[in-house]
Amino acid sequence: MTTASASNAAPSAIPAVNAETPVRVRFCPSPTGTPHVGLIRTALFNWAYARHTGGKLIFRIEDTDSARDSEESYHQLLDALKWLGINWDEGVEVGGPHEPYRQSQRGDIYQDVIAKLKDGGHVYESYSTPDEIEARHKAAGRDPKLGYDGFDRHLTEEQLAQFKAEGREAVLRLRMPDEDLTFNDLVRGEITFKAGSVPDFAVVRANGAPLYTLVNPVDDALMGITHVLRGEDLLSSTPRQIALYRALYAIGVAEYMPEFGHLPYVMGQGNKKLSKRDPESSLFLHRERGFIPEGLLNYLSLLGWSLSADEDIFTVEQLVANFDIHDVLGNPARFDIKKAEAINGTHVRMLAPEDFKERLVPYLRAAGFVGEILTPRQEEILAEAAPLVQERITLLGEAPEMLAFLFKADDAIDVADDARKGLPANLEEVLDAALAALEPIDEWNAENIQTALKQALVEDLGIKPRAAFGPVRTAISGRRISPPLFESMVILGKDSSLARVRAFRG
RNA sequence: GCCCCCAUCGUCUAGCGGCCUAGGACACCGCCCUUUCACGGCGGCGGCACGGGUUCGAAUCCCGUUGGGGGUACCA
Repeated sequence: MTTASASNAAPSAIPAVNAETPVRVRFCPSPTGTPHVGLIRTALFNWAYARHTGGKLIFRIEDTDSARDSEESYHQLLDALKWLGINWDEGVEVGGPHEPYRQSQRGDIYQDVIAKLKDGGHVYESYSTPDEIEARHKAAGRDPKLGYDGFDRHLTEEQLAQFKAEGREAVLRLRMPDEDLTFNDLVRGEITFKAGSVPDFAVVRANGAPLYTLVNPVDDALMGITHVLRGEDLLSSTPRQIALYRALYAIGVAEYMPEFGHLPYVMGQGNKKLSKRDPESSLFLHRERGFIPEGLLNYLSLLGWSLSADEDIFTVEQLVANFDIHDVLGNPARFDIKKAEAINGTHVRMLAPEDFKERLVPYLRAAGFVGEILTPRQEEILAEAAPLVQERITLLGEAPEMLAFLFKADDAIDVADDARKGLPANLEEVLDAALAALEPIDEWNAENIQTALKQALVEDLGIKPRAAFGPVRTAISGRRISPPLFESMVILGKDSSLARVRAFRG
């Protein structure tokens, strides 16, 4: 256990977060591109942990790379979190005691920290170019890919003066301690990086602009973050942040060392991390297809975490009540769209009918079946038809195609090829019999329609139910498959239903 | 090259030394229900990567091998 104690040696002693420290977690994306599911899973776990522990979630924007960052992306981030119901306690939009929450607006703060770091001797000017570093490695018979070699650590005044005279500009590097660096990862347990395996790294560009390697820990320290829960891709940068944290503590910027927890990757097809180019990674694409927040959140939670041995379906409330970062698994999880859809379907069915109906509207609107405001008749159709589709769709986006025939005019029903193909030879006979059976019905309800059609087609004509109702379904909906036929005819009403059958009869 | 992470059905996982003849979910395949499609119900297929230890006993602990992933930037 000498390594563990070494990391807590006196010169670098920094208080640790303990069980009594109020939880403060953060979500700090860079606004580049459109939100992807891996990013959202990270936000979700941070949020769930904050809510579970009664702590706070800080939402900070890491826009230090002006070349890649965009305002559009920033707004998409806000849109995404709002849609999913992931709210935050401090940060952009809502403010808080550590404003501003966009790093692009915190330049002065960083310059102040950089000055202190310099004064304390924690960082030093480094003039070596990548080529020079590589050349030195080669000359010494070392692997040229070893990374920075610490050459500028102990430059003399003369050397410094000469570099400056040559007009060279220096980056600032942090002095890494020459010892093993150990931390207890919340999801993976104890992790040790061997002394000497992490080179002194750049924290400030030659032009004076701070790098992510500096501003991320600085803001975490300033904002009092207690638990850094982030993607596995940042695992190997943790020793650098621990070293920086110690320096920040020494200069009075950090109060304590946070705990770290590295969430497993969300994988795509094959063994690749789900990339932004992957359509499956796009949160908004899933929204357009008709995922509901409840379903997507449930599925995303399952990537590295589970509620119990035999329950895959749960609510956000259950997630919050039970989520603990310590229960998260370390192994990468593959994003399985089929399972995501199945879980979404279950949540769709769990929706209150009224709620479900309302959620359908934007999708019907996008398909052009209804306008900005629904007509009374459209409201009526929707109210009666919604329960018919709630049991049969997994994505809300499937509803428009399924309900299309209800919103169309009687003479605007197009007949799909596969529906036409399945029609029997005695089509006219069947339709005539159907019409004759339907016309006398006084009370136009599903039971009466069924009784009449069954008698006329199944009993009298001797056609199998399966074949008997097909022609009528096609006449009514133009489709081979549709919501339940008799209920659909009730929604359309007698006049409309008969008109469609007559029109199809020709 | 060096450093670090990961390893249970095709996929997500339960399992934290004996309750395991390894449980659930999705997918897949049957059957039932049924006016189509779904939903629902029932059943089936299918896994502890490999090799050494430790132990009376290992999917569970240790070591190694193999495989996969990430890092090694004046990106984040």
